[in-house]
Amino acid sequence: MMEIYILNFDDVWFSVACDCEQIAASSFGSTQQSAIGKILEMIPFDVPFQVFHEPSLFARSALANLKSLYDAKKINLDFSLALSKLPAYTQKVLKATLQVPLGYVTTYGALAKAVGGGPRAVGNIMASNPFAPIVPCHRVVRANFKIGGYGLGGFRVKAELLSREKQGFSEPKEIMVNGRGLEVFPVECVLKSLDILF
DNA sequence: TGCAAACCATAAC
DNA sequence: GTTATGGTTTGCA
Repeated sequence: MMEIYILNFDDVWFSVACDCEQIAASSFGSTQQSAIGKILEMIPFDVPFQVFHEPSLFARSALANLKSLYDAKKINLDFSLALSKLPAYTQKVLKATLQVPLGYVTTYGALAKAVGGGPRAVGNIMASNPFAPIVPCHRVVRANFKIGGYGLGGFRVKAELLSREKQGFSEPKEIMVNGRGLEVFPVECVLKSLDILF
């Protein structure tokens, strides 16, 4: 039985789908309806589920972490995400995306180079990212530092998330993901190229 | 700038 | 099997 929990913090609705103390999917939205709708899209039709407004202990901690992510706070990443049923390549991309630190962004192309495959394939995975915002797909942008797309609330939400993640970094750096380097850039690079500055 | 072609794993038929 | 589909990238006019 898949358990779906939904909770409101500061006018934002967060939702998680839990299966055996694992997060099967997560999402958020500005309305209760959108948060539930998004998460229902991600779970298979043949899986029975139930929606709860009183979160279990596990779910409560998961939802609190979602909220922290939304607020650009650091969290412990020892989530148990239900990755195993996803295709191997998808797992690789999601795991690599998890490594992108707060305050930095990377590009579809850079990710593709690090995990193999092509930029569009990476884009597809992001588009159907079941674990927003745990897997920080909003930190993946186009090569020219334009925002690109965002499924949840469009590019506006993505821009907002990123603007909140400013940390004052100025130099790009390289992080290690499964043995290969992945280049990441300060969020400021993206914000600079936006017309709207926050 | 703007357009066209190459790219590549998935999902849907 | 085959085709369609992108949250892309790059090159070239």
